[in-house]
Amino acid sequence: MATRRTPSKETSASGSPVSMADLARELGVSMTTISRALSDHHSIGPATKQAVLKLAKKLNYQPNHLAAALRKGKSKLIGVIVPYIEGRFFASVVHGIETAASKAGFSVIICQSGEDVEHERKNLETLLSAQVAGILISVSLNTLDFKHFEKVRKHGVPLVFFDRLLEGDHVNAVVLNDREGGYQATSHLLEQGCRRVAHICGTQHLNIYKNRRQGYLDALQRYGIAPDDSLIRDSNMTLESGAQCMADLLALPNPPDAVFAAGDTAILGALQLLKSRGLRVPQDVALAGFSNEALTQVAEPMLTSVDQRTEEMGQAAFRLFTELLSAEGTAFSQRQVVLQPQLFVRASSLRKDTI
Amino acid sequence: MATRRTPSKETSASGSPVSMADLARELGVSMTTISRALSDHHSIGPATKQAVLKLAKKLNYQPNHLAAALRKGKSKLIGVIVPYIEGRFFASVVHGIETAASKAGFSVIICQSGEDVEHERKNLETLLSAQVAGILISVSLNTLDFKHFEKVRKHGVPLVFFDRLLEGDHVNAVVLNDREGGYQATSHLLEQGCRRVAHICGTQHLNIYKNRRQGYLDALQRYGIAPDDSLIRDSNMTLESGAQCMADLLALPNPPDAVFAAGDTAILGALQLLKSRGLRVPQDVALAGFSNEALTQVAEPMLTSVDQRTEEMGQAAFRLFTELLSAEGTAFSQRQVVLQPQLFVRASSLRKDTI
DNA sequence: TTGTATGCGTTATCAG
DNA sequence: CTGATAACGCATACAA
Repeated sequence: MATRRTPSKETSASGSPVSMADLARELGVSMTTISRALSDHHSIGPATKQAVLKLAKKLNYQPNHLAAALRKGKSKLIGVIVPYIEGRFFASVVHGIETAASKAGFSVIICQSGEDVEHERKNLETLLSAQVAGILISVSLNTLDFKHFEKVRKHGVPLVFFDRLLEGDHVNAVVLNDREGGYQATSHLLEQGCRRVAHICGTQHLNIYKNRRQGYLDALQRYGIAPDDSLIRDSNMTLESGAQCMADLLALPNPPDAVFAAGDTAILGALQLLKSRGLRVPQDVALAGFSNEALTQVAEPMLTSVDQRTEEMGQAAFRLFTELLSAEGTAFSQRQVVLQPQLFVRASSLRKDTI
Repeated sequence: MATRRTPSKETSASGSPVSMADLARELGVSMTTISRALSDHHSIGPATKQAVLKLAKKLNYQPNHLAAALRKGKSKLIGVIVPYIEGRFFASVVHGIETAASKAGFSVIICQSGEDVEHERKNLETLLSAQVAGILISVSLNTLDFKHFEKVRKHGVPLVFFDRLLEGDHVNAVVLNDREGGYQATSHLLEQGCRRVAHICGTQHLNIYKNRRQGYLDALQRYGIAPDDSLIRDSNMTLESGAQCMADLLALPNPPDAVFAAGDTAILGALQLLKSRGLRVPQDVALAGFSNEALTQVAEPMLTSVDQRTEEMGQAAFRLFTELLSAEGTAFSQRQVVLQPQLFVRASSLRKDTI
């Protein structure tokens, strides 16, 4: 009857993008009816609704989220930006985010900044263009200011930081209580009888490393031990750097009897160096790391480490996003969720049992 | 002049979704001109083009990909489905995919099936609804048939499998030459003087485990050794399972002098069991695994393993997708890309040097 | 309960 | 080289 240019191709052979209009025409009803039936609207006859659903199945109708998002002005997409997806930490957080998002009907667009702020800026633009409903991000190492996040705010897109964020900025964020983690690890070493506890720390412009270091200092103070700057070594947290720091520490006139590193890879480097020098762990030097990576349970002795609650962090980040979404006019809100770390004590620091 | 209902809000305070229409109005030109300037069309005056670009920057115009995709019928999104994002292998492949995709202007939607075919089915529908330009997938462990992929084919969306795929099905895929990998690892053990080489293998309905096993058998044959069924153990590739298999093997009347496992975690379990029994690796039993996970370099001794070229696999998968995209009518094509594995020999199998 | 009409932001077709 | 206009698929205000 209708002389539309789509003369009802009986054979849905190749690409068959069947739309609501197709369903409407087939059933002889209006698109509105179709829309209502599919979206479970209340004003719809049960009979027609069933008919629509049945036909939709038959023609295997697939809703077009793009069109819906365009119309409604809000999509079911969220963007996640991480420095890199490899490595247990970020992969695990992304896992948490994706799992929570998926349950809530959101899809996740994943972006990697490659630890580069310029890439990060591009990622943000891409996500805004994709009309995401929100952005969850852990900033890159060389992100030093918030300029590029202004655009996100202007677009009114909820922004949630997780783990890494710039100090002094008031934003929505989910973080670990890194200070408490540093405190726990260091206190544990001190309780094991160690008195010269060294610290291998990361770049201090990042909240996480700064706080872990502060926790280290807190513990020393609590035990009445004056901090010794020669026992605090800057590191980029790689295996090599950890080994180098350990070597430097051993070369001191008064070397440490324990080391707390702000990362597991670095502490593994330290462990390897100690073993190559014939020193015993934990008897000669006790070790504790941070992140509770898989390698901590493969190393010998197994490495004591602070767990970062990665899954919970991902869940919490997504949850915070949804809260911002329903709160609406909260472009300027500053909600912070702080997760408590958990120290996993393993052989690398258990002195009392082994001496 | 124009009495549009958007009276040029001077203060772009909160949500400022500036569109092409806004730019057009501001400059007093048509939307067509704006569109052409932004998309670098040839029919456009250099002067006007500059003016448009400048204004776009000033008002920080952000293109709406959704609208463009809706109009053009093709988005710049691709979907990636993996069993889980944690673990080095999939994270690394996703890294490769995202890096390549990003360079080509595509964004990546990540989905996890959780090793469940039902979830996988939902993921596929979600991605189709999101109007992705293509889908890259590594199937879940309990995916036994291709029913749910039919829908993808009907929609004419390019589909690329990577690593895991169902045997006997002719699809576009990027895989590792697992058979060659199994052959290399086993041959290496035989060359080290081992004569009773055992194999810990995974579920045989998956191409990867089946092929690794076949490579193992190939190597035995090449060396004129008859396969011994008691030396081939089924496993779910976990740490515990690896240890259990090793224990079973040691209990044999004639235990093996080497083990090749189809996964690194399993071989680590075997290593730990051997050490707990006071046996020496590789002198008493030589070991080789598969995947070249990070743990292989943390274990002591370090574990020999087959590298899966994860980054290349990701790149190749995306590249194959783009080829399918430009080839258009290739819903039925069956392009296969096979990557060559690389054996990393480490201490766990180096007998000749250590005896 | 159902239908009609309109617009979301963009691109493509056609005419100037 | 530029402009008016129609679509893409869906949701909703409004009318029936």
